Amino acid sequence: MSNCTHCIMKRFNALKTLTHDELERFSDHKTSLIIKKGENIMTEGNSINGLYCIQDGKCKLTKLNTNGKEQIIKFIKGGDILGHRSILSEEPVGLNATALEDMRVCFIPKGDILESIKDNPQFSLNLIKNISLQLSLANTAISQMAQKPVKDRLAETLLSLEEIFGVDNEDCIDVILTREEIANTIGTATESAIRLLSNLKKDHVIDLLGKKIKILNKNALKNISEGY
Amino acid sequence: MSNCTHCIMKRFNALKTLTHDELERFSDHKTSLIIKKGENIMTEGNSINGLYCIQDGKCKLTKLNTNGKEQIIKFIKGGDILGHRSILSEEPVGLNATALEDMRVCFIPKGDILESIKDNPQFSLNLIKNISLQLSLANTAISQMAQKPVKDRLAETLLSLEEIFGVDNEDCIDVILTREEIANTIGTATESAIRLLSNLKKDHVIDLLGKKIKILNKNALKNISEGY
DNA sequence: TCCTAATTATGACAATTATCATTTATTTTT
DNA sequence: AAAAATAAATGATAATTGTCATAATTAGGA
Repeated sequence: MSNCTHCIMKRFNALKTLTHDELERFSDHKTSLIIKKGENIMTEGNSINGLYCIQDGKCKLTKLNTNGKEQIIKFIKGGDILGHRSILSEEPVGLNATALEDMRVCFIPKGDILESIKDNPQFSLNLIKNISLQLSLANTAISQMAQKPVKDRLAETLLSLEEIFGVDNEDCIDVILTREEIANTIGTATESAIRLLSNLKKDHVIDLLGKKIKILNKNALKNISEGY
Repeated sequence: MSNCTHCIMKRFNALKTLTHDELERFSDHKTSLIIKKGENIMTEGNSINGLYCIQDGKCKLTKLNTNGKEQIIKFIKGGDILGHRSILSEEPVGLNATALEDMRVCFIPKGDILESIKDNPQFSLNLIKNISLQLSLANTAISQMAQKPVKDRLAETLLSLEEIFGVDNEDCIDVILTREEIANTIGTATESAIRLLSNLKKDHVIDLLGKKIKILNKNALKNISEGY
């Protein structure tokens, strides 16, 4: 089994401030998991007793609305962590984390995390900063959902997906989402999302290659996202 | 000047775990402010060097959208605190806090707060819990903004306003908001908000007495907010 | 590989929501 | 108290978005 002291996670996020000893402790207690596409890492309402480090793979964080529709709140990729909010706030998980592809994930028991929080103020601070940043982004999202038309939100989402996942060797945004998932991200009907994507393609702003999306004119998208 | 050891804030929020000594320290360094209706306690993008304790009065937390429209993210009342996210994350303030009526506010310098954070893990934990709860609520708000029609969001907002501010001696929701502010809360045009309020009145779900709103049928509102 | 199921796409139409214009009511200022 | 400014209300209309139906395409399993 791999050793946390050499883990790529160390380069990212809150974990970069952990000491060698702390990482050794993590190594001793951690479990490595394979999460298959479509499976949940965490489930809304469940309690959780540890931290998940995403080694590899992508997942979506979703919320089930009272009307039964899924809302995608955030995307997660390798190097990100999951579950720290729940550990810190001592509350059940608020979102579903569903794999968009097969994932490799490490689970570190709550006890070890809490010890590091106690011993290592910088680690603890970094976790808080992470949650604060998420709150800040969430507030922006509320504002955009409330006030921007669907077209603008789609443009915004495409830019943000490229930002998060980068592009593959064909310059396509490096994540596979169904049209329904795109619709559930921007908060619209699947048909509307499809139609607006088709329009963007017709205007040569993006190209559609099956499920793959290639941004052709980033400036145009930026303008659309700002309402022009 | 009043003494923090007897302050009503002690009964609320993160501050209830502060020791007598800590409160004495706060007392020595705090400043009391009067914020007039319409004035800002904090302004988006500014940095902040302390914590605001709301003694009395109400304010709105807003965000200015790229299109120039104001989005109301949250309402704040006596007993709430402001600025702790910014202190903890060491980032500028993310939202404007604008007084909806004259307010009494105490300002406690950052240094004292940081000392208490260092000395008092429970205080620190409570601040984190507060931010976590806000994140959780924000995620719910994203989902509702994205997926619920304006009518449902209005119903939801009315219920939540009564929840937050309670009712006055005439059973009206105890906060004065303009129609525009209501519209900016639910994310719609002012005229749409006015029309939907009129409809709710016509259906005897609410009553409108000038700017005051009285909920007549809470169950009906609840049903509407859930899409029935 | 074929078959089935799911996804994507598109048209037609209905419902929702925004915008503009105008009137009425309420607040604020003089 | 009157005048001016602001806010609320309402109608008419346009734009956006959702829903339903159906066809075309793609993906996944036997």
